[in-house]
Amino acid sequence: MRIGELARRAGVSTRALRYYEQQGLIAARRSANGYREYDEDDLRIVAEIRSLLTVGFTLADARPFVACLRAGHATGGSCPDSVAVYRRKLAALDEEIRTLLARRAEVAAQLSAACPGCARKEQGEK
Amino acid sequence: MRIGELARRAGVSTRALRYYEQQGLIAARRSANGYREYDEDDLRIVAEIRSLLTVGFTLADARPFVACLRAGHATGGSCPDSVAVYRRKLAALDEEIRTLLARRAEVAAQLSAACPGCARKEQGEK
DNA sequence: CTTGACCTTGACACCGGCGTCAGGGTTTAC
DNA sequence: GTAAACCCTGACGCCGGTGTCAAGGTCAAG
Repeated sequence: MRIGELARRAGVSTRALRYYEQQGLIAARRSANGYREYDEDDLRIVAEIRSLLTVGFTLADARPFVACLRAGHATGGSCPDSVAVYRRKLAALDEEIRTLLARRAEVAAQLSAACPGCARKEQGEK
Repeated sequence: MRIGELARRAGVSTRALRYYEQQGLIAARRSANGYREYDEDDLRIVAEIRSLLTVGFTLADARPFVACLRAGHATGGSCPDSVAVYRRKLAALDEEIRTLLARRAEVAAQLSAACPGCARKEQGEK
């Protein structure tokens, strides 16, 4: 299939696909007229990339997952390098969450300090 | 005082101060030679800006706080507009925290799905 | 033959808060 | 008089993942 079809099926823009290629994540064959030609494996790779991006991974993070798929594994996450990325990402997420919780507390404190009584109604969340 | 001294006392770069001015947050008088001239009020404003930035506010967010200080209030947060920003920021933080928690769960799930048993050792945090 | 839907590469724009360099002028100290 | 330490404006770079426009080539239907 060509880039437009892959884009539609994967739910991404053609621009994104060309960018992934530029970043070395997907490699398209070229037909005689220079058009990119993709197969089902490429679709799977793109799907993997998208699912990683949506949970906060970068394209660099996605590399080992793509390599893992290319190596024939059923899922991109079942290789040591991918697992390492998972772990690092979990740690980064935990750190980020801690930071945000601290900030939230700080902001709430500043609010109640600057405007005592303004902080009513601040129970329902968390 | 001139920009270098203000920068040192406030713990920011001169570049940052010029940027704040460009964004309309601080307004320096100019001495005969064109140098920026600041006073203690400016120092307080910059301190306010820094404390807001470090808890995740943007410069745009900081505007009402600066206006509040300029209006003579003791703290930048004790004006209605500032309180509104506080509230919006709290809501945004809560939303962001929810998103990150969901992502963390998602990543943990993908990890244990891709590599059953790899997710041991995942108890100590949170 | 033309229209239109597809494809190509290349490159600028965006967001935020600066860092950093270029290419100057001013003031103070020795 | 000259070095050093200030100050000025203007402008590009960064980061990540695209959106979007420019200026083309290709191919099938009518």
